[in-house]
Amino acid sequence: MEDKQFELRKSKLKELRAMGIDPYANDFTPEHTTRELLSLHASKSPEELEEMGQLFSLAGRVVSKRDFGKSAFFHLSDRTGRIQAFIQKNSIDEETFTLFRKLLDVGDFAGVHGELFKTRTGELTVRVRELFFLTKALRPLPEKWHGLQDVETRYRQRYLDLIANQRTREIFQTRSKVINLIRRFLDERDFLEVETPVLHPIAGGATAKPFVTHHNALDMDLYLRIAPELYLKRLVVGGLERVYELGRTFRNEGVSTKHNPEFTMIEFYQAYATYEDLMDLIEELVCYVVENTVGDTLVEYEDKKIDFKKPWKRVNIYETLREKFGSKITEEEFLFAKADSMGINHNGIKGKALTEIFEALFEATLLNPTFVYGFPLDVSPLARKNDDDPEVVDRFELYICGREIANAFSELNDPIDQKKRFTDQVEMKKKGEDEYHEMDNDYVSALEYGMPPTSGAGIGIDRLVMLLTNSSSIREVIFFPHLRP
RNA sequence: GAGCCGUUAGCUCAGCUGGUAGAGCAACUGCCUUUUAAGCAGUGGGUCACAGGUUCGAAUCCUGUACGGCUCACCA
Repeated sequence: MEDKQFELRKSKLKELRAMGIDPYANDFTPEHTTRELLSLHASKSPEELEEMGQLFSLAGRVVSKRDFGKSAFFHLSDRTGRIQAFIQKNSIDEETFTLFRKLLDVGDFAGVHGELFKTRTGELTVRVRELFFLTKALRPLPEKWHGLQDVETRYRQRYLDLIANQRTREIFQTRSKVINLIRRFLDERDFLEVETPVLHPIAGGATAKPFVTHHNALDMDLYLRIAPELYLKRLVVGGLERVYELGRTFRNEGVSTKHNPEFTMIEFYQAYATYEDLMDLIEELVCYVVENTVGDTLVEYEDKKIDFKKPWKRVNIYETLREKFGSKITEEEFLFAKADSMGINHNGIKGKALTEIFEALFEATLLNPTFVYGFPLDVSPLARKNDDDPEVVDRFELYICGREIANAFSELNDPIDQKKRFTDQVEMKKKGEDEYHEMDNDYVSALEYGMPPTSGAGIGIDRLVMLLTNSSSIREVIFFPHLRP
C-alpha cells in the first residue's frame, strides 16, 4: 500500500486546484513577523487591542491545529517564532472556513489577515479575517511532542530537524552569530577579508592528507586545500599586512564526533606581531565571541563548566615535560624509550615524540582555555625559530576542554631556512610520514621577495561553536555533516 | 580501519527466555465556537533495514550486507 497520508494530501491538492486555488501561490507578501506582533502587542490589554482594530498580515508554516467544529486554533511559525491564530465560522466567509477545516493541513504554508486579541488564557492571537493557501505540504511533519529524534534523519533531512527542534535552530543561529562576531572583531582591527584558492597544486600549510581531484583541461591532479596558510602569507608579502580568510578546509582523514572531512576555519595574519601578541588577540577575540553569544564567562559544556575569564593559562611543553620526567626527557634515548613505552609512534622524530607524549598526558586536563607553547622545530616547518632555543619555535596551540581550538605562530620569513625546512619535511615524508609537507618552491620564492615579520593563527570554528552550544558532536553544528550517501 | 550497540506504522517508542504486531501522537469519520500535548466516540495503517540460515514456527536465535550511533586509532 502506498503511503496513505501522502496520497490523501495529493488529493487535497487536486481539490484545491479544482476550486481555482493555486496550492503553490506566490502572491502574498507578509507585512509583519510573529516576533514583531508578540514584542509590540503582547503586553497590551484586551481592551487596548480591541481599540487598535488594526489588520495585520503574516505568513508561515501551520505547525499545529485544534479544531472545534465551528472555530479552530492553529499556530503559524515563521523565521522569528510562532504565533497563535484563531478562525471562527461567523467571522469569516463560510467557504474559507470549510477550506481551512478540510484542506489545510499541519505542515502547509498559509498567509493570514486579521486583528489581534487575547484569549481567555491571555495568549496574543490573530483573529483570521482572510486566509491564503501558500504551499501545500504533501508529507506529514514529525511528531509535535517528541520532535524528531532519529539522528540519521536529523542529519540527512536537516530541514525536518529545523522544523521540529527549536534547539537545532538555536545552534545554527549561534553559529552564524559566532562567524559574524569574528568578522566584526577583525574588521574593526583593520584586517582585510580575502579569498584564496581552494584548489591547490601542492597541498600545504598543514600536516594532513588531502583530497585529490583532477583538472580535465589541464590534465593535472589538484588538491582541495588542507589550509589557506601559504596563500595568505603570499598576500602579506604583497603588502596586505593584516588579512584573514574564513572558509572551508578539507582533510582526508577519519570522521568522528570531532572531525568532519570539510570544516570551517579562520586563518588570520598580522605583520609586525609576535606569537605572544596573538595570544592576547585570540584571548580577546574568543572572549568577545563568548560574551556576545553565551553572555557569561562561565560556559557549561556537558557536565563541565569552562571558565573563559582572562587571563588564560600559558603552559610550556618542555617545562611541563621536564617537571614530570626531569631534564633527560630531551635526550633522544630516554625520550624514544618513554614514547615507545606509551605506545606512541614517533618514527624517530624527536619533536613528534615530545608533542605526542605531552598530548597523551596533559591534553585532557586542559579544561579552561590554555595556551600551550614551546613546540619543537621538526613538527613546525612553517614557524619561526625561537631566539633563545633553536630547537623550539615561536608557536602555540589553544586548548579548551581538552581540544585543540587554535594553532598559531610567528611565521618563518627566512626563505633559506624555509627551503631547508621543506627539504627536511620531504626527508621525513620518505620515512613514511606521508602527510608531511612537500617542497613548495613557489612559496619560497615569495619569501625571497621579503615577508615582514608576521604572526598568524588558525581557529577551528566548528569546535568553537560546539563549545558555545554545548554540542557533543561536530555533526550538531554542521548543517549537512558528512554521511555515506 | 577495529570493537560495542542500534534499525519495528508518517513521528516517538513498547514488544522478556521463539508461538505469527502494540501504544501515544499524526491520519481518517463523526460531535464540539477560547484551545494550546484540547476533549469524546469510532476507523484505517506494518516486506519488523536487507539477504540467507536454524526451527513445526523468527521482529525475537545465528551468519552476512547496508546505514547509523558511541569508543578507540589517524587528525583540527
